[in-house]
Amino acid sequence: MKISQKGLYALQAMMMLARHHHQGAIKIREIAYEEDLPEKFLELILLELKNARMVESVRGAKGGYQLRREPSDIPLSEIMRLIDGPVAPFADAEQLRVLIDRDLPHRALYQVFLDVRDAAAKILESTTLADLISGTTPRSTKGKRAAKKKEKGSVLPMVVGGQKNE
Amino acid sequence: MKISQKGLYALQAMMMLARHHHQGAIKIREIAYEEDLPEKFLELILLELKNARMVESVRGAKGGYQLRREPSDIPLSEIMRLIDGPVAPFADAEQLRVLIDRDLPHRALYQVFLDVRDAAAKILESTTLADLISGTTPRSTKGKRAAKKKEKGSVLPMVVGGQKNE
DNA sequence: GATAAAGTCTACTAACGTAATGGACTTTAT
DNA sequence: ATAAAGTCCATTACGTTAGTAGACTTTATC
Repeated sequence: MKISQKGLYALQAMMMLARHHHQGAIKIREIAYEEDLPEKFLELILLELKNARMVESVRGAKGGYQLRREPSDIPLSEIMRLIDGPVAPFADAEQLRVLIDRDLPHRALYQVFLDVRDAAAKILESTTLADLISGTTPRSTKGKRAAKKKEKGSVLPMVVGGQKNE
Repeated sequence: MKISQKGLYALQAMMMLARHHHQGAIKIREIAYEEDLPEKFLELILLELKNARMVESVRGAKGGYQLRREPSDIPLSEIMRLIDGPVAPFADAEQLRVLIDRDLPHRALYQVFLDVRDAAAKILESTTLADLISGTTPRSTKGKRAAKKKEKGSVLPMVVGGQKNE
């Protein structure tokens, strides 16, 4: 269940639309500007989201995009599955179940994959856009480290590409 | 944390070596045959596993590979991180923590990613090769569906490639 | 010490996926 | 009519993935 750059863009765009919910159609250009996304690429993403009926578009002058449902009705899993496919480390849940039934020598391995998928799905299906735009995330207020020193405004730190270390 | 074909091969090879632990060096050809893996590709994978000191090789005639540690000391996470990188849906745990600290508008999103990674890591770090080769997986005896009809021997079912549905 | 069986290492490649970009076309408000 | 906006299709640069090929080195055995 790797999240692609495109998937991240989709999530950002949807968060932006959630923040501006009930404010009418928002132009691609505004979304791109506010979230700092490549405009032309974002266009394709919004088209996919529209075809999946998660957003609706208004064409022509004064046009733009808006959510079709309340932010609290849109789980992250839905956006991520649309853009990046199954929320699982390998195959999808049904294929994993088939493998568990049929590939006896490796069934324990596939069961682990399924357990990981279930854990991920549980989180991503229960977190909605509304959870992301309110000040704090409801699940997991754990991991709170003592207050940080204030950083200067630079939003993004260094690279994020992802080598092999963790 | 998508698992590549190569990652799956590595896990299969390690499971095979675990099954034959304390039986001396196992030839690449035997591993490839027993697990039905492409021999030349497996060779590269075993080399990586050797460089990571998870297995050791014996060169020359009567050579082969064997585990350097007990199967119960080798968590799946270690193999998967080596081949496929961080066990996280986006970036790695440390980068996610930095983003949570610094990218205020998206911190809630990155916190969700971190939660997913923690859930996956917990499972993959606590499951070892020994768990996979004993008859049953210790965690998650849940999800037990009533006894299946016996299938004929065909091990792998149809495609597994992975479209967008789940 | 010749031979054969094994691992080692480097290089290469075909196919695919990702992250875009460009441009013509359609729709709509004014 | 015009301009602003979404729509749709084609193309591309680049990197990754999943291998393959072949020469080289090491070791057991006779």
